[in-house]
Amino acid sequence: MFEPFLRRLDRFPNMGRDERQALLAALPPPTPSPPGHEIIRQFTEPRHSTLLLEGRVGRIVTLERGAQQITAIQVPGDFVDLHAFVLGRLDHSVVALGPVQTSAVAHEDLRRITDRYPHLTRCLWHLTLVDAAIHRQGLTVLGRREAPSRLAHLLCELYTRLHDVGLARDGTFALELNQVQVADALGLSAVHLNRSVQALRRRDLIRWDRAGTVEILNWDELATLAEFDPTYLQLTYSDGDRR
Amino acid sequence: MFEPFLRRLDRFPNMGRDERQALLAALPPPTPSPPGHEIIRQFTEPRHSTLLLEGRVGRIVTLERGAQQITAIQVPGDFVDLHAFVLGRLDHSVVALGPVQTSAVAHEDLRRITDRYPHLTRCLWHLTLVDAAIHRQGLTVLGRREAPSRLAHLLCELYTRLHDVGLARDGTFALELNQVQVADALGLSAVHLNRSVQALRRRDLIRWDRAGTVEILNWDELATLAEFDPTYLQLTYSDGDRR
DNA sequence: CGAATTCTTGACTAGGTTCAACTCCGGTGG
DNA sequence: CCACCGGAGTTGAACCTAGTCAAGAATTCG
Repeated sequence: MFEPFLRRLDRFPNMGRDERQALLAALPPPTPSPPGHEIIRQFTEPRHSTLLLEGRVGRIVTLERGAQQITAIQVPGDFVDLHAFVLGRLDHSVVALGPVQTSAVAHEDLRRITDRYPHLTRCLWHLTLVDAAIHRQGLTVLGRREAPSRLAHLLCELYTRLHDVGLARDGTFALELNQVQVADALGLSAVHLNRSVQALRRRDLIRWDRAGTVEILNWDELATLAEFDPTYLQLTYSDGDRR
Repeated sequence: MFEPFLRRLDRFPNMGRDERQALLAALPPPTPSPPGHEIIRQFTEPRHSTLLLEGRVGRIVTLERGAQQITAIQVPGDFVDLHAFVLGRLDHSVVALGPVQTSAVAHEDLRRITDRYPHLTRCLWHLTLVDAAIHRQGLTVLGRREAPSRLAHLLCELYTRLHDVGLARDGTFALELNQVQVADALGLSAVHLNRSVQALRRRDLIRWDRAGTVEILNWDELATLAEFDPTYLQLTYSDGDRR
């Protein structure tokens, strides 16, 4: 169940045995949470950082009038609130978007480890900065693209990220999100998102069945529509140790 | 000219004399750049990280058809590309939005300093995570707010950030951005942004003269319209210090 | 004083929201 | 076994926000 995280960790060059071991030793056994469970509540100061092992969680900001924005969708292998370790108070809540499994690392352990291993600290820092890069990409998606393109971008990104941790292949993956959740991530109404889904179906770019399995039928065309360029995901890792 | 950065640095509790000194020693003298100058080009791997001393710079993503999105507006005291130190390749370019002064720290120096001072490393990490928090806030602004509210949010945020580094007071600040730039940051057309500016003027919420001086006439109403809550900026203000 | 930016205005169009109803499907209990 | 229920997805129509195009005013700069 820790597979995805290990894969991600081992991508970093020069990852020492001892630092890797120190980090893994701080991970407690998996804890399940039901759909909708609020793993971290907005404005609190968590004492743990949560590693996602299975399922999807979202960082959610709730507005007046009940509208909400999902500012990030996390997949297995992601630290969903590592930034809270450094920042303290969280400006959003973290919610299970379906059934999930997580492992919560105590901040005091992280402090001990990062005091000892500067290189590992930069790796963790790196992970939080990839999140930031995803946010920036999201800003251009929300700011400058229309609905079908936004959806295409999300699907390309999720496929790439899931593939990276071994949870997608042959253009197919389990989305594990419903249309309302996707709409909330893309800043669209559920109705309009649905119409965008159908637009992509009609153009034979994707399949998306009721069970939530998505298949990308024509990657090139979908990526073109999305103007998707995976550079920002930093899948070829360097870690600040360039000399 | 280093004032804003010093102010920000000294906000961190437990900042040691030696670590503070080590960081300041790595800052070269100011370099001027003209408006529009591309400080970092997209997809390159910079060997320096740039501290902004005067003016405004933007992180800009250019799309096909010439549209562009400004994913971040940086003010004096901000490290505009500290993330590049950890990430390596940049997924956007960094452009002077007006005349600016900067100081570029060599990555090798940063590496030396962060190897030595774990606490300082967390402070720098912190700075990059506040950027990320601003991005998340931007996502909800672009995703779920309409134009006048977006503009109101940007003005509240910029005022708060500039005030934090001593560059705004009495509700007044130098925006140093033109309407096209603001529109590119908010995901709006220049025409529609202009209409939003006029809407806020008509409601007596702001003044915004041709020289680029903005005055917030009614903070409470503007902040309400924007649903602005400064928590995400990670500043701790004593009450009444905000205006 | 003329040229170039920046801002402003009007008219029209396109994309997206809202509301309400309806379908599809899986689960549950009589 | 089937009727019912609820959640998720789908459809249509009216409305509205924002984009586009194009032209004109205001300001700055050479």
